[in-house]
Amino acid sequence: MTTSMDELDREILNILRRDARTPYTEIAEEVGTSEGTVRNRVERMTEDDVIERFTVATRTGNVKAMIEIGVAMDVETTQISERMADWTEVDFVWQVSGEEDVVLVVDCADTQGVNDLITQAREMEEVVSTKTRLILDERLG
Amino acid sequence: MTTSMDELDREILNILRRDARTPYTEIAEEVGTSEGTVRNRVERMTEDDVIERFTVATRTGNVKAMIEIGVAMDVETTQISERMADWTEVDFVWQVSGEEDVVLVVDCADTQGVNDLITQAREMEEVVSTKTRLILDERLG
DNA sequence: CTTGATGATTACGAAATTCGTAACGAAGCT
DNA sequence: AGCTTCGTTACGAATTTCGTAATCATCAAG
Repeated sequence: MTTSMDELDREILNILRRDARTPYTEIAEEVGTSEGTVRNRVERMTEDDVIERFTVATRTGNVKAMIEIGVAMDVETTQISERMADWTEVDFVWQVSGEEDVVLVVDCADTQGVNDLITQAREMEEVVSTKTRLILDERLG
Repeated sequence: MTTSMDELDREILNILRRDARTPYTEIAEEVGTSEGTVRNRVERMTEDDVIERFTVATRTGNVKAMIEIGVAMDVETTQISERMADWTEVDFVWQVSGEEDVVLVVDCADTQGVNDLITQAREMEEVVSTKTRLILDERLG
């Protein structure tokens, strides 16, 4: 069950992280193998959930932010997370260790949009605290 | 200059966020338009940086974490960010407002890997503090 | 009301990519 | 050697993307 990725997998993944639309043929050429092999590897990694999904990184608005949320002791954070993941403008919902329990990563049209989300979170009775950080700059690994 | 996204753009984007490999033809059918229109819209959104890039969400390791990093007052955080973005296992580097200045989102093979990154950060003389949160669960908006 | 202009949408053949599948090749084991 | 397994390669078929020209809608001006 221990799916060991080799160097080839890692190379393919790095290319896809940069541009997930790179054709298999082009990746193959770049890493020195055939289209079929790249296809097999990508399919296997997808199967193994090394690749969770193909997606787009967006900046629909001008303001990204992290909203750290503390919830009451006795609350099931999973349910809260699910509900928040349905909110528009929310990119990620993380359950985390540390002081707060849930972190939202959001992408809003403006600061007002961020504020609305914070308000929306605060209005949930399970939520006991929020702390917001604006994301001033983002770069990808 | 005011790039106003309409409802159609938003619908297309939502489909792509779920699965960026959905063919234009399929998206078109789903939102009730033609392949060409979807293509135009996606091209325009890419051009306008509403879509920053096509990418893959990965979980190469077992442990994801946020590492919050405080740097010395007089330091240029941009340079630090650039250097950290080059570290393997780092997905995002954010410059943020709030107590700490930089947040790393990382995806490591194990907790040891997370620890190594923290150590690596602490060894930079500009870094004055770190605080780590493990990401116990992630869901996408 | 007609005319023109602008911008988006549709249509459609050509090029490129993905896909299914069978053949091939390299270990590892009996 | 013979057999099995797993990954790689090969190649034609199906699908998707792409380039481009025609069509349509909106709006302002004459």
